[in-house]
Amino acid sequence: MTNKFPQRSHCPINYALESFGDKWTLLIIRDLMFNDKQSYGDFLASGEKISTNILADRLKRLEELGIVTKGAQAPNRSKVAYSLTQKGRDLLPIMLEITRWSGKYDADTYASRSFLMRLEQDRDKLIAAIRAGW
Amino acid sequence: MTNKFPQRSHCPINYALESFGDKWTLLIIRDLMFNDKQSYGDFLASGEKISTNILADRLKRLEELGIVTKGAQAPNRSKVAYSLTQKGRDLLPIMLEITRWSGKYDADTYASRSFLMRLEQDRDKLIAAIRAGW
DNA sequence: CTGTATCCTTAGGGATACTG
DNA sequence: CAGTATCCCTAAGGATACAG
Repeated sequence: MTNKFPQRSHCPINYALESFGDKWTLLIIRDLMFNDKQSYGDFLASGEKISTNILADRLKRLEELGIVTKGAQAPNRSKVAYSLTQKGRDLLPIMLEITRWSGKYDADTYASRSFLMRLEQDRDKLIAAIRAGW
Repeated sequence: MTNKFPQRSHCPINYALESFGDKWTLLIIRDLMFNDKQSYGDFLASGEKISTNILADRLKRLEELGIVTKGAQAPNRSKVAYSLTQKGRDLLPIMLEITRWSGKYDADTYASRSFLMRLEQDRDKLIAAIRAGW
């Protein structure tokens, strides 16, 4: 069978790029991981103003990659709850290092100083929790 | 003055995405950081087959962002040596976490088991070195 | 060798209307 | 509310030729 996700190379950096190397995917993961968002409407409401077609496309792709799962919605509710899989939660260390880097170099970042300090303190604890499976 | 790099938001994840959130930039950084590459031709020769216009564009952008510097080439040589700035070297922890994640989830990645084990052992040492300024 | 320039094609994505 | 569907435009990118 032909692979749905052909790779340009078998480099680990490249694998990551082909998983979430675009301008939108990581924002969805951020919302799931840090912002307690889980519904289509939640993601749409984020500050970067993702459009509906892009959001639907990325959610589908994230599901196919096994990073996100579409939660079993309650029968009579039209709310759909997305959540991170283990593979998705395992992105936490990357997200923390990114936050730390941006916090150092982006004067305008809204990761406040107190948030960054807390991040430093909780980092190992958070990562250990992730590795244990949460 | 109008900013050359308008931001969609002031989120740290978004800052990173707007710095290197595309399919090529991180490959150049990888080549500089791990593969002892430093010339235009070196980058062109990498497995993912970046094209000349894209490479030139990304190098320029990386310079503007202060992640890469164009080395002072020797007078009579046409070789140009690019290298990472401190801001660029500070991406190491992110790169290591990405490598670790891909090593866990990409069956085809060429980060061999032995490389990943070495990464685990040397990780803190490498990061400490980066923080000290190399 | 280090790029520029050009041509051309495709993919990404904004806006908005619409459907179950 | 959670998507689909369209329309349309721009940015991204491959190929290749050329220049300093």
